[in-house]
Amino acid sequence: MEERKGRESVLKSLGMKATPKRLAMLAALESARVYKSPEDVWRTLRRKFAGIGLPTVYRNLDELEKGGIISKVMHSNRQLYYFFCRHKAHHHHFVCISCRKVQDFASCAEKEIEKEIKTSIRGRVLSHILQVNGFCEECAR
Amino acid sequence: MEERKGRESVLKSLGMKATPKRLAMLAALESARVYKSPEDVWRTLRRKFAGIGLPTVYRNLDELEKGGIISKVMHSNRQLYYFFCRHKAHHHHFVCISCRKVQDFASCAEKEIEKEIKTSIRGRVLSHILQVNGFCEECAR
DNA sequence: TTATGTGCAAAGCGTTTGCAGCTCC
DNA sequence: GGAGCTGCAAACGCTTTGCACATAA
Repeated sequence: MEERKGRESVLKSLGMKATPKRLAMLAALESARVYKSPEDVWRTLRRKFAGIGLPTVYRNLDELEKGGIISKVMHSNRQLYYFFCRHKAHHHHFVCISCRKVQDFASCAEKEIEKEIKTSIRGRVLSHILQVNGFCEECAR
Repeated sequence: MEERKGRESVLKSLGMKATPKRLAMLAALESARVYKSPEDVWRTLRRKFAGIGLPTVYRNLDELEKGGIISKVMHSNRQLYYFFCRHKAHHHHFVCISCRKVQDFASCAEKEIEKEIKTSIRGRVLSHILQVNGFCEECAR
């Protein structure tokens, strides 16, 4: 299957062995349309791997995140949520505070921000984080 | 002292008693130019109130946040950080990754971002977080 | 006087770690 | 065969809660 091959090479490129659990984890994240907590992922995987442990899920999510395959956010309830990155290019997330669905958008006027930092603060910009929270189309009703 | 009166009325308006510890906490947050963790605040207050407990700091920060006097963010290290809301104008922080100094700046093109969210995602924006990281003028050398 | 605030100790609860046994390559 | 995974249980660390005593109003 094409997709499976792709996931295997993704894992290999990070120096991770392509175990069945990791492949299933990647598949679950790819098909998810919302941020998933480690426990969400664990419950999904348990349907296929009865004895899978939560620490394994945590460890693999962490490695995938460090490898740039998925991204994570820390919710204000102190829980982690992970999300599969579809875009390679620089982009940002619009997070629905009701259903937790995440949608990407590109522009954040980085040019202007960088110009202001350079002129008013005289600093050098290395990175920035932008997250917009609100209600998505469905939840806004 | 003018400022003290102001803080007292802020607390009263939230139905909170104006205890010395709370007044000192507000003063500490107002003068801070960086995000403060509960423990940061606790260490500051301990210089004046030797026996103050961490739970007291947590409780008061929480109430002030619920009252809209300060805001909080959850950092990816799973720690809370609070900062004083200068109600006047919306602004953002430029954080120097070397010396940790924080400087404010205003523009983040919120108008444009809101417009993009409205047209491409059809969502309603409630809040956003923008943090820019880099080197400040001195550390850039 | 009395509703509120505070300190202390203990509990909560996601998350992380140590380690023995198991698997992919 | 050997480096890397995984499950289990236990530890971690920030945060919250319960309760008796103290304090602002």
